[in-house]
Amino acid sequence: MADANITDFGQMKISANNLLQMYQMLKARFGFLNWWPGDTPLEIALGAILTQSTSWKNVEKAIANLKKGNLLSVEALSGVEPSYLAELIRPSLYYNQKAKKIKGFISYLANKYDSDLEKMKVVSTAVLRLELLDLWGIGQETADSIILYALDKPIFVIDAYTRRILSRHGIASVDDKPYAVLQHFFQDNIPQEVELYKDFHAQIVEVGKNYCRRQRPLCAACPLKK
DNA sequence: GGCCAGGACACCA
DNA sequence: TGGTGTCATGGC
Repeated sequence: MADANITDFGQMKISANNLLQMYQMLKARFGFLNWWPGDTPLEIALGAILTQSTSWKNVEKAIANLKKGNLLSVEALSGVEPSYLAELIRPSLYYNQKAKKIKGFISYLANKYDSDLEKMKVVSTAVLRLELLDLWGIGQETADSIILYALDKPIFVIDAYTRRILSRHGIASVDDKPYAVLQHFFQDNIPQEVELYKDFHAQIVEVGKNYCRRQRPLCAACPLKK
């Protein structure tokens, strides 16, 4: 469907050539973002599951409950009842499903990597991605978030904000570009650096939260317009 | 009081 | 394979 407003937000045409310029503009506006919040790789990985279609504020409440219950370890989460886990992560929305997802991920970690996320780091990104995608409830964005932010391996995360921003700047409509196409658009045109990938995605989420929500009253102030 | 948030899956035609 | 429904809290 044609979007008559796209031109309003298309003053900066994002292309392969100026992706880095886009990043610099965002970084100039928001500064280097210390992302993703989390004290340990496990906490970051759990956050990736808990934040599925959920605001981070609600995720924080769920993680705080897990901390309070001393459940932020593979061993503890292995032994916890799914129903109790669901109760603790209740603020994060879809808590029954997410409890099942966490249990599945924890079981995978325990069985395949001896409960040690560090052991995952020596495995290739491609293999890890396939393994994670094979788990119930882990899709492309969640898998890539775990790989990038918890395992410090360079892979670019595409989320709803990325799609929306690219759409509103005239690069891709929201629905017609597969995840992999958008991911390669970034990965093929910026240096393959973990910290850059992390911060670029963080900047996109930040501009998305502040200027590029579904309802668009704030789009006119978007730093990418200038 | 309604909308929507850092998704993913099941089901159906 | 693509569209639609389901999950189901809390902040704004």
